[in-house]
Amino acid sequence: MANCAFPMQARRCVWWGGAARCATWAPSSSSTSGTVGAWCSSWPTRRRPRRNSWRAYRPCAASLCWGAEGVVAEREAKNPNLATGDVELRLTDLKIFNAAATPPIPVEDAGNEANEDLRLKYRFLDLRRDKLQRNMVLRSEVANVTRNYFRKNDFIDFETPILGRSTPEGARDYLVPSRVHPGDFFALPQSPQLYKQLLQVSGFERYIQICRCFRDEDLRADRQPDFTQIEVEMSFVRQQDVQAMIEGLMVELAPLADQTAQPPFLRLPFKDAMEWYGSDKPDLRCPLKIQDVTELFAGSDFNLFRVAADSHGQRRVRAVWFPGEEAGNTSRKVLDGYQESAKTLGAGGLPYLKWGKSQSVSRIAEGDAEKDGLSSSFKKFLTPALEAALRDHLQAPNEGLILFAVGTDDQTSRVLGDLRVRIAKSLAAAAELSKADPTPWFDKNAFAFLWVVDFPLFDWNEENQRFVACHHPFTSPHADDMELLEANPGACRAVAYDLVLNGYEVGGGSIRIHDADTQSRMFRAIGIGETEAREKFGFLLDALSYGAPPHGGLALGLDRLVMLLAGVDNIREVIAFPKTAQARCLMTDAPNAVDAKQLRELRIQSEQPQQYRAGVMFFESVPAELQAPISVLRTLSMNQASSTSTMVLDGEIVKVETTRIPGPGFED
RNA sequence: GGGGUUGUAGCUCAGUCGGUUAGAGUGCCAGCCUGUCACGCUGGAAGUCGCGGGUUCGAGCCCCGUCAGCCCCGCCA
Repeated sequence: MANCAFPMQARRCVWWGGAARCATWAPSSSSTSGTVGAWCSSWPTRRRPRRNSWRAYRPCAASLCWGAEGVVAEREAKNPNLATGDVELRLTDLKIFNAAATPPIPVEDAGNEANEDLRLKYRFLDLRRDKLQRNMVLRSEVANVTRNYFRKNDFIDFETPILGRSTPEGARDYLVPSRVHPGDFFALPQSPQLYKQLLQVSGFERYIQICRCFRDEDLRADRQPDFTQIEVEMSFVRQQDVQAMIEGLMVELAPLADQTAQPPFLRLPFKDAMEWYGSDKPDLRCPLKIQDVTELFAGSDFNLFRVAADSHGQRRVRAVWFPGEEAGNTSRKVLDGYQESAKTLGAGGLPYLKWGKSQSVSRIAEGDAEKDGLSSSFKKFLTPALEAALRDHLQAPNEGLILFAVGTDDQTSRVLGDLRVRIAKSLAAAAELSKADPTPWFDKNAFAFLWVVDFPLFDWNEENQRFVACHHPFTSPHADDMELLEANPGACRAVAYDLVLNGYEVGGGSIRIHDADTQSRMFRAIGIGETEAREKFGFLLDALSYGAPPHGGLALGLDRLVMLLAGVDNIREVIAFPKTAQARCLMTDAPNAVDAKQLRELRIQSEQPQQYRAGVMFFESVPAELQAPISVLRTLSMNQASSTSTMVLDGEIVKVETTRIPGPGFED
């Protein structure tokens, strides 16, 4: 095979994100020899070498893992489009390490991407793709930069237990049964919160851990049941000390995404965040603010809005002003789309008012003339005075669009908070297409960091009719609000802060309670009595009574952070083996049923066998009118019987829960 | 738990008003070509239209149910 020209650059080296990999073996000198290993996925049939020496490989040529040895030489026909297009490897040896079946999903980056369920099922192949390779490397870099940063700042890296104690409050725990102590359970940590506080009591003044956390709650694009946090805790600090430390880390991380972070980041009180942006994690890439226009409708004939104005602040009318001709000409169809999404967020409708320039001739002809380009869903209540007042109040002198929401602060914030960003994004995208400057609405290239501070200490929980800790029950109340702990918990502020980046909460933390007395008051406020507190958190109260230092910290969501640095909108793209929205792993099929023996050892009884036995009883005493369904049941195939089935009985569709169980069938 | 959306060849998708034998690209297989590098040319195989019912003379298309993926609400101290 010597001197067999073998243009390696043409294949998997490229496929693999291979420019960098090729560089490791393709030196600039044209006379160096070396060995290289690589995969050849989907070895192109048309380019399959014809020489006899290659024939032997053809049965397994679909996708190969191979190694080649040869001499790097300058190519006769160079390809300027490839990083290594100037050189080729003149083979002296070629080994096929392993044949491969045709991949079920494309692993080339060019061309189509398979559906996500297939990508997840064959994650080991999906991970070969450049995009995911890059994301995984980025994630590793983020972790390394983080560890180095904190090490440089005298932090100590800890490992805290994964098998721990279930605690009340917060998310649902993942439970792990104890074999040694039948009937007792460990809980996987929702976060190592208590451990990191206890380590402060122990005198480790700077704690860092990159650790797994587990919460048994429903998933979102930015939420997995097991996820990774960068946990930080420090003694003798105020919130600005913690924030400065984290800002320093962001300064080092941002360059990984060719961005910069410029501390100090904006500090925005929670109250203002909700008032101006309708969110506790505002996306400041969009500068537009929500404004209160309730008073303008005080004497209006427009009942919907006037009622709010008469409600003494119970309900308000709030609005967002989108400036510009583009916004003013928003079509009815598009507005309907916005209204639909507003409705899914709980709005009754989406009142609007727009001043556009171009009006369609046909609509004017239909008598729907819009003089001055004015159009509104409540036009008949819109007096010239009101129009002028709105223009003045919203500082809306020219063309543009106003969207209104009416209701409680919660309702209007949710609707306008969502639309503010959504519409700004699409206006900016449209502006970009028409080569206009999109910046007034949305700067998609920005990295908009901010701190949201002064969170409330408590939230009122309707379901349980009591206050719950907004952040967690170890959060220090604001020094000025200590007496509100008992007097008016709802108004009590916390020394808690969230780090927000581009509309995502990437981190949250607080200054903790460091004395047992305040901690007890806190537990009382959320309905945890002395006895229960003693029982569940005795170790913490003990620890706090032995000279615990003032301390505080923060946890960063590593997955979200890497997601934003990678420029993707889903954390599955930055997790090697993620779960689906239904908290399932399509590759391993976890979670799965386990052996009866395993359950017995844990003294755990599965409900399914019990259901089956109930079925047997049912069969034995079956009344005549149920003979028919039973006969239908007997005809079900194994597949059909694996879940819920339907059958037609006397003209009616009947739903039947069926469970497949191992063992003898009905006939036996 | 609720709402929305998607499911057709290995993969990505099209499929009209319900009407003949369900198509395209890509991949796969075979042959030809060879300095190609998303090579090119010719031919071929490949479909439980997610699954189960129903309506109809007739269903990929309509109805009911169900499963799975995705997004959102609830939930996530």
